[in-house]
Amino acid sequence: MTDARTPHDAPLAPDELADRLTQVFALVGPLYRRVHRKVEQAAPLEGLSAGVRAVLDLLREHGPMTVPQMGRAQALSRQFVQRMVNEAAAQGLVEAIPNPAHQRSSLIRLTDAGGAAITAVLARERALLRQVGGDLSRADVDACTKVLARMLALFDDVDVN
Amino acid sequence: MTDARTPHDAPLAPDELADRLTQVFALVGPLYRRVHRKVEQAAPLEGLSAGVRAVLDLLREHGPMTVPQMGRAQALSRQFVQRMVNEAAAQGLVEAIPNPAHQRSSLIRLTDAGGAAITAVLARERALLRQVGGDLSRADVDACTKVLARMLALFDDVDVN
DNA sequence: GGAAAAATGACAACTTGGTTGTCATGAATG
DNA sequence: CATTCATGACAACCAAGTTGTCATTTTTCC
Repeated sequence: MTDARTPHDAPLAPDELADRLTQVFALVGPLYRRVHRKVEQAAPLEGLSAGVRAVLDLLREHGPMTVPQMGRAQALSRQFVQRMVNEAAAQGLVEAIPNPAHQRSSLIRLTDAGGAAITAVLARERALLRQVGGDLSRADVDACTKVLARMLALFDDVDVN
Repeated sequence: MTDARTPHDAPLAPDELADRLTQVFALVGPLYRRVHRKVEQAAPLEGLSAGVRAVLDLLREHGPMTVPQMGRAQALSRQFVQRMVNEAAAQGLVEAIPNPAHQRSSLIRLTDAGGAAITAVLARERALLRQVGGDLSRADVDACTKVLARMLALFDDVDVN
């Protein structure tokens, strides 16, 4: 994170912080919806729904996992993840391999096709994001990540199912 | 925004920027979903759906507007906004007043009840956000806002309908 | 001023992300 | 061993949001 400290780096008082974070969240909503829509519009091209995309992305970072593990990792219901995994499997993007640690719950792994697909999607997204020009510095982005992570942590305890 | 410049404030190269923004977006998704769920769980208490909440919030900041204006402001389909407005009107949170500039498309305005409702909701949300403790500085939050706004601008051209 | 084009309201069908419920079975735990 | 917990499979359901269509009103433009 940022360890070189900036001038107005004094931690904010909770009240003002809450105020500012409300503003941040007012941005998150529209951003999420717009990107979601844009991704959906492009989905037919790739053949990936947002859910499948998320599964592939997870497997790409974390390596093979079981369905319930993925659900917990993303705070999604296990049933939903299962559906997405089934869908991905039907498209040959993902496959089940025996789980040494559990006979019944097999590990899900990216196939070559799946790896290629998620790589392609990420590349397209990166290309889009490269158009966010301007004067954003590393410090800006780091701070953004930090703030969002902090907010996310607040909602960690929301248990699903 | 930040005008006092920090050490590592050099604008990032587009490639690295895209990389970092991908990470940012990986946070936005889960955050949005989690908050959405949490808000939904609390919704019965307030009787406000997320859509109605968004409409009230918009009217609170911008004052009376027509339905299509709201749709454009949030990049939502006019039909969807209309549905939310109807729902809000049915709950007495919102009312139509004559539009001097347009005979057919009336202005939508918060009622007293609507104002009270959105104020209460915002207060509750602020109370939650006040728990995001830690060392977040004004600079951090400003940077976050800046980054998100920049990303949002990229998707402004996504036309709806 | 009048004709064509765009904007609006109303209503309906549909898609998708996501949850909840249930049941049978296999795994962990006392 | 008995019980409890985790998993897969399947289904019903909900909410957010879009798309389509039609009639009417407004705007634009010749």
